[in-house]
Amino acid sequence: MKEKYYITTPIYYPSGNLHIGHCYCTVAADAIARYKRLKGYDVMFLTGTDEHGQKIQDKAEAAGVTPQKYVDDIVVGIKQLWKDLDISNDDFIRTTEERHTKVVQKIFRKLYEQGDIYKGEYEGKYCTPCESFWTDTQLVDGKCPDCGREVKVVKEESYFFKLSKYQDRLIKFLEEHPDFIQPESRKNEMINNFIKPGLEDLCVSRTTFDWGIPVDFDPKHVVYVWLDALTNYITALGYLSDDDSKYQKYWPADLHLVGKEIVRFHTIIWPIMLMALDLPLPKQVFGHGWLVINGGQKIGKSFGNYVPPQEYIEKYSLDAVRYFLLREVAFGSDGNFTEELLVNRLNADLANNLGNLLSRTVAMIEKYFGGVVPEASYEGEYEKSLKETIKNSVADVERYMDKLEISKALESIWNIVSRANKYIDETTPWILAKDESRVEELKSVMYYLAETLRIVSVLIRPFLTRTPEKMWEQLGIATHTEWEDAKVFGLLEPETKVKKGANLFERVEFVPEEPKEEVVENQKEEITIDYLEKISLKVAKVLEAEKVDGSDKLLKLKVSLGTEERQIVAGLQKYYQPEELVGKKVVVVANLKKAKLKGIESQGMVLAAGEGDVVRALVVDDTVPEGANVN
RNA sequence: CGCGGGGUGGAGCAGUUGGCAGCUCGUCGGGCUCAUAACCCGAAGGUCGUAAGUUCGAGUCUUACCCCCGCAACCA
Repeated sequence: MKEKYYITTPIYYPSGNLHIGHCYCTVAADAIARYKRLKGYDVMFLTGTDEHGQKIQDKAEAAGVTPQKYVDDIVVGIKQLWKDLDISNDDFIRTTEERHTKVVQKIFRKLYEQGDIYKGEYEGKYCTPCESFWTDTQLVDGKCPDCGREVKVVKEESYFFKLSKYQDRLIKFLEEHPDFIQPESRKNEMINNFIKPGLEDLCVSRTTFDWGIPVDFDPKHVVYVWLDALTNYITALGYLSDDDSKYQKYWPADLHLVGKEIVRFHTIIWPIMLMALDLPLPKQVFGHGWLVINGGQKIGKSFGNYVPPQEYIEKYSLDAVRYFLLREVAFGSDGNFTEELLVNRLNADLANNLGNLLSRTVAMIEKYFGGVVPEASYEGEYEKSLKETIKNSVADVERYMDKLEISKALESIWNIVSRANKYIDETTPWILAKDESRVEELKSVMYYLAETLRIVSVLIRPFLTRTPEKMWEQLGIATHTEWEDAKVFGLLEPETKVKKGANLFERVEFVPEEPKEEVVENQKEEITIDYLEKISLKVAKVLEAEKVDGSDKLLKLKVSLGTEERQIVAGLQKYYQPEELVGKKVVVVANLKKAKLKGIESQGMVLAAGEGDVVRALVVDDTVPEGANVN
């Protein structure tokens, strides 16, 4: 009987298209699920969408469609995205499906009947025109953050869930299960920040909008978020349905993979709900970090940096994208996502190391042995060392995967790849090939390389979905390989016929996108005064000016800021004769990072205004002293 | 004093119980020619945010301070 493994992603909110950050989470879950399957587990991998709520209702209204139609369309896109990413989920739960809504109603009623849900009053700041509740911290100057109008204190009849009743049990559970919240740093945060100060009862129904699951015994209420969303993990298994065999088999979940911002709900509200229902609790909740841009900027449409994930796949291939997401960032902490980093990974790890290793190996076997993998009878120190590396690295991969350190698992696999590349240099097959008496050594080298590649092709299966088959094709491996095959050296049959094929990964040149000036001009984001104050603008007197050799645009200027002199290279040659500028007082950016233009250091930037052929430097009155600040 | 995360060679990051400061990329020099301008070897480059303390010894422990980022009932 196979051991079961139940893993989930969050159910995503389909108020818009998903971005690369969502892919990150789902690809990670997919890699873990694939790994467990290869290890022989009976895996249940669930993802889905959380489709109710005010925001969806608003968006649908704005689009002039029903909320159901609105989410239906987005969900089509999400499912396609998972397909494009080779996500191997076993089920996809939508909270608008009957199998979910019916059970949520049952659960709500059950909790109500047993007294864990009670009717009370929700008090909040309400903006009537916007039909929205706001918390005190969301208010701007005490007014509605959306429209700026006054808000009223409004009382709304609501149902509440008695979180407080289970507080002590929850603390006890967390203490007895130190591995429940991962990474561990989040555990203290939850306990100190949210549980210890006392849990407030949770508002679990709303009457201000109706896009939700109606409370069946009080239909003017709809079930509010978390009670609806979190239960997906059991409704998808058929809990309280006619057929709960999957529930019986897979629950409790082995791993809920979630973003760090919703760890709270999964480690406080969800366990308490399960306690109230008298159900077993999941074994682990792992809160992963976020992908950010340029050291902290979040990804999303509202941040103006949205790129449809498919664009990356089309541009760089699916396996490159999957590899990057899984390799670049330590799972659990935030990490940078930029195309440049992706290209670096693709070129260095995939093309240069792995792709090229296969390419040179197959080429040599073809050249020296007519494409037939020879038998290995010779084993010297390099062969022993290579085998040793493989053995240790495979053990590392398993160790890291068990700790969900996916990035390190991949690093360990590439450790083998690097070792094999080095092995070629150590054994210098091209020299062996010239010496008839060393043919046995050459045979072994070829076999060891091919066999190493076979093992690597197995190890990468959870992470890269397309590459293993491509490798097998070139290595002449027809049989399906399982995880355990990676642990045995020597499974590759001699006499196997290799065949050189297309490069596994093509190197790509990274071309930084040149922002189109006009577009940027008109769409610059709003900045605050603090940001503006970071820019030091000063008046500078031009002392000298000359053309830069080999450039038809640049002028080299020497300017005085009163207390110091600077050399600035400015792109003004087309618009000024050098002598025209001398003596003028211009405005410069004084704290701009130094740059080299045509090999000449530029310690600032001269401000100029213009359009088309007319460009003039910003010049101030002679009465303003050199070095004066421009505000 | 709301809570949390972080500040380590040019960039991005590791640094477990305090014991010679590492990895990847980039740069420079060399090697090799089987291979995808690839691969292999070597070098340069860090007073580990600042200040004080504990210690034979601190990136690691303590305290204070500075700076960046995130969260604060629905953005993975």
